[in-house]
Amino acid sequence: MAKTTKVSATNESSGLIVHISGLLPSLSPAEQRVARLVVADPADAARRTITDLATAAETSEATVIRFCRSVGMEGYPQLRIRLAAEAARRIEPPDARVVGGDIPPGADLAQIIATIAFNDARAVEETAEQLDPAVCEQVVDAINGAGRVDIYGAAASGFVASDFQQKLHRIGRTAFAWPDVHLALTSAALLGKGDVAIGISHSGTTSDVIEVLQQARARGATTVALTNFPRSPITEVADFVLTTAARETTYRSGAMASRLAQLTVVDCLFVGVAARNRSKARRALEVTAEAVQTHRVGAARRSK
Amino acid sequence: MAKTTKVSATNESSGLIVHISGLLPSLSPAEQRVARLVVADPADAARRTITDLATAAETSEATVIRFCRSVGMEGYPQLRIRLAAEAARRIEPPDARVVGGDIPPGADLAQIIATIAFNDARAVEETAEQLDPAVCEQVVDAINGAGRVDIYGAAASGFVASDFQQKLHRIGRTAFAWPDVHLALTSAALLGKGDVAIGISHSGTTSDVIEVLQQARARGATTVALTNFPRSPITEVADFVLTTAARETTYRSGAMASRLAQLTVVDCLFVGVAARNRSKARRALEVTAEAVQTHRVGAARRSK
DNA sequence: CACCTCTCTGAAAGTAAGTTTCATCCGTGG
DNA sequence: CCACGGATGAAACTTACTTTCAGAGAGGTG
Repeated sequence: MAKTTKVSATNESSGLIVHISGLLPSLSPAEQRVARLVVADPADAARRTITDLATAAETSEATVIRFCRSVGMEGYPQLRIRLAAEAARRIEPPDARVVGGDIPPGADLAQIIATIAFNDARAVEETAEQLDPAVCEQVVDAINGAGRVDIYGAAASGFVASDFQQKLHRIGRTAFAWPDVHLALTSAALLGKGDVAIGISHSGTTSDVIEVLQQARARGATTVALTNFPRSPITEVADFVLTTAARETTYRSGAMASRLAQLTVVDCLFVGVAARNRSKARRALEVTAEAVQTHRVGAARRSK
Repeated sequence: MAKTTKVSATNESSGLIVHISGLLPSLSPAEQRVARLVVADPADAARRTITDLATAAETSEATVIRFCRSVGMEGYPQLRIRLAAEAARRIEPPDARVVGGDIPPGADLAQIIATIAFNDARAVEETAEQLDPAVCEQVVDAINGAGRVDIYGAAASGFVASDFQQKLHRIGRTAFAWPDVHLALTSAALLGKGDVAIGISHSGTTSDVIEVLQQARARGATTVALTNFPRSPITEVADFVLTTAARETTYRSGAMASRLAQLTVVDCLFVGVAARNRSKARRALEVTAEAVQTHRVGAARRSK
C-alpha cells in the first residue's frame, strides 16, 4: 500500500488542548498562529467565528480549517464545541467549603447559599448511600399491609410527619400524623397488630415521640424510627430503624439539612409503597390532582 | 410610586439547562419539543446542526431559532457552545437513572432510593446555582425590616410555609403561616406597608395563593413568590421572585424534589435574616432550645 | 355565528459561516 | 535556470443559520 495513514496517539476523547500544544511544532507557521490563540484562551476561541479567528491569527479561513484537520477535527464547528467543553471542564468546582462547618460571621448571601446547598445536597446523597434497601423493603411491606399508619414527629420533624401522612393519604392509605403528644398517645393506644407507627426525631431523643412509639409497640404495632443517630434512645423502641446522614451547621437547632434528609427517606418509602400498587396509586394520584385542578389558574405566560 | 421593578432570581450566567426546564411550560408546543430534546441530552444537542435538531424535534429551523431567543441566547451557535460547556461541566449522571425521568415499573427499592436521592440532590444544587444572591438580599432585607411576615402555601408547599414560619418565629420575628385561604385573606387584608407576604407554589398556578398575595400587595405589603416556574402567574403579583430548579419525576403531583428545593431557599433566607442580627438570633435560638430540653431524654448510647 | 385578532408555525428567501478549489508564492534541489 | 512541492489566501462554492412572510388555528367579541 502506497498510502500512509497518520495515526495520532492522543486519546481523542479528552485533552484536546494538550494534544494541540503537542502538535504545535509540527504545524505550519500560519497554523501555529491559530494554535497559539486556541491554546491561550480556548473559551474565547470557542466564542469566535471562523472568520474572526482567522483574522485574529492574521491568516485566512482556509488555514483555520486546515488547522482543524491537523488536530483531528472534522471542521470548525466541531472544534468549537470541543473547545467550549474543555474550557468548561477546566474551571474548577466551587471552592472548598467546610463540610458541616459553620457559616462564617462575615459571610455574604452568596456564600451562605453555597454552604447551605452544599450541605443539604450532601445530606441527601449520604443518606441515600447508607440507607439499607432491605430495611426499607420491610418498612414498605409493613406500611403496605397496615390497616393504619400513625406518624409522629415534633416541631420540624412534625412537618415531615405531616408531609408523609398527606402523601400516603393521596394514594389511598389510611394514615395520620399527630403533632400533639396527647392526641398521639390516644391514637397509639388504639393501634394493633399489623398497624404501623413511625416516629421521626432528628436527635432521637425527643421524649414525646419515644413515649408514643413505645405505647404503639406495646399495643402490637410495628414501630419504625427515623433519626439521624443510630444509637439514640428512639431506636430502642423501634422494630426498624432508618437513619439520615446529616451533619448540621451551627444553626442546627433548626436541623435544616436533616429535614431534607428525612424527606428524602419519606419520598423513598412513599414511592416504594406506591410502586407496590402502581396502577391503583396512579389512579389515586390522578383523582386527587383533578380535585385541586379548579384551584389552578391558566398555564404560564408565553414570552412576548 | 406606581413603578414596580420586578426582580427575578434566575441567574443568566449559569445553569442554562435548569433555566430551560424552568421556562419549559411557558414555551410554545413546538419550542417545548425542542427544549425537551435539549434538556434530555444537552451534549447530543450540541453536536447537532440546527437542521438536524429541528428535524429531530419535528419542527422547522425557525422554531429552533425562536427557542434560542426564548431562553435568552443570541442564536443557535451560541446555544450550541453553551450546551457543550454545560454538558462537560455536568458530572455524568449515574447512567441507569434518567434525570428527572420516571422510575421504571420493575425498579427495586435500591434503584428507587438512588433515583430519588439523585434528583433531590440535583434539585438542591441547581436551585442554589440559579438563585440570585442580590434578590435574596433584598428579600432578606424586607423580612428583616418587616413588622410582620405572612407566609402562604397550599398542600405540600403549606408545610414549607409552616417550616419557614416556625424558623422565623424561633429567632424572634413575627411570622404567620396560613394554610387556609380564608384565614389567609383575612390576614393579608391587615398587612400594610413594610410588611412582607411570601407565597409558595411549585407550579405557580395555585389560585388561592395568588389571590392572597395579590390582596397583600394591594395593601402595600412587599410580596415575594417562591416557585419553580419563572413565568407562571404567581410571578405577576410578586415584587420579588425566587425560583427553585426541580425537574420532577412522574409522581410529581407530590412535587417531591421541589419541596426540598423550596426548603433550601427557605433555609438560605432564614440564615440570611439570622445573620443580620447574629447575637440576638443566637440568643433566641438558645432560649428556644432550652425550652424543649426537658422533652429530651439522655444522650445517645455508647457503643456496647 | 361571523368576524376579528393574535399567536404559532413552517416555507421560502436571504445572509452569514464554513469548506473547497485553485492559482500563486516561495524556497529547494537538480 | 528550471522544475517541484509545500504553504498560503482569494474566490467560488456549499452548508448552516436567520429573517420574512403568509397561512392556520385558537380564542375572544360584537
